[in-house]
Amino acid sequence: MTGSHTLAETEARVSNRLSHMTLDFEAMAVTSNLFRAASAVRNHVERTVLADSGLSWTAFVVMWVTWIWEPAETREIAEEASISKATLTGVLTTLEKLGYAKRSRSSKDGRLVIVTLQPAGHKLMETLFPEFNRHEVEVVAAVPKSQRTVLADALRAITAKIEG
Amino acid sequence: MTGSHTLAETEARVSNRLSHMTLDFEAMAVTSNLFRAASAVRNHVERTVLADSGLSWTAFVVMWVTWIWEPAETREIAEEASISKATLTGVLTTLEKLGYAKRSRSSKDGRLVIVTLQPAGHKLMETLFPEFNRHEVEVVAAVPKSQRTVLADALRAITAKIEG
DNA sequence: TTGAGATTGTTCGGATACGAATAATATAAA
DNA sequence: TTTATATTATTCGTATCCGAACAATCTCAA
Repeated sequence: MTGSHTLAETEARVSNRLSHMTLDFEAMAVTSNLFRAASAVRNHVERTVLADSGLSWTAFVVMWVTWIWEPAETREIAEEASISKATLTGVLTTLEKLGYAKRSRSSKDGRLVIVTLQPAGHKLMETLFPEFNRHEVEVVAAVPKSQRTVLADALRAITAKIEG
Repeated sequence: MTGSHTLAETEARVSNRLSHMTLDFEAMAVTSNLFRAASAVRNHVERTVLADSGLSWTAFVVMWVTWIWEPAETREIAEEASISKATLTGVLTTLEKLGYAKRSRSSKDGRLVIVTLQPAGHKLMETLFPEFNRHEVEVVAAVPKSQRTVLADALRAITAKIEG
């Protein structure tokens, strides 16, 4: 949320609006930066790495989870991708239309749907994922190596705190 | 992306898929945790703090930016909220429908649209934002105080690296 | 003054995104 | 066996979300 304005300027404005209240600007900064970073990474990757493949960020994540765990159950994919089952239904329809993935009923449990990748899906991921990882390396290069573990652990702690 | 599976398990699976390639698992972990954390915070806040108000996360951010900077130009709001102008058009329509915000033409430049909050919008933010900040404090409490500055700086560095 | 080029917000088309309701299937107890 | 309960993926309605195309407006050089 601190786009063209400086942090101090934003804090001064907020203080004016809520001068009678006690606010935690450190917590504000963490949340704000968390979303700006996630948004920036996502948009950048979608416009560079993923642009040619026609995959959205979410579609790529679903492809990745399926690729690693196939045959994968949809409930498992939704959990790993941090999206709802309803959203996954739509994304899988897109991926089937593109010829990258395929749905099938579980023979063990008729309620479950099993997802596997098509040959075109495997081929795509074998070139797309290394490229994706190279961009991840570039992004993380912005953080001093000595602080990367702290960063990853802090983010994991936040997720655990909420979901736990 | 590391939901029910352990990090080591995921890495082993990935290694199997790409045993012939060199991958940076540290970078993968940072990106993955970044998105899991952002998604968890967003969903949690939408289901608790924002649920009663009928605001989505994005609608709240737009309200917040407008509240701090009003009268605010739409291009400025879109930039601060990290959304496209097209998305902002839809969100503003929603906020006007709810009676929280109002659009008006700039008298200086006929291309610009100026946004201000309605009285109901001010009233909402005065109670909603402190509550929002309290949840931010709870979330950040998952990270040791000594590491919070490192976390915020690292996230800011990532955003700057991409957008710079 | 005028007209080409730039900037802005909106519209359009299509793809997420989610909660609630639903249909199909499985599981448990009676 | 039957029936109530639970679990699953899908459908539905609605709200983002974005890129591209568009119309309105501004700028500035000719």
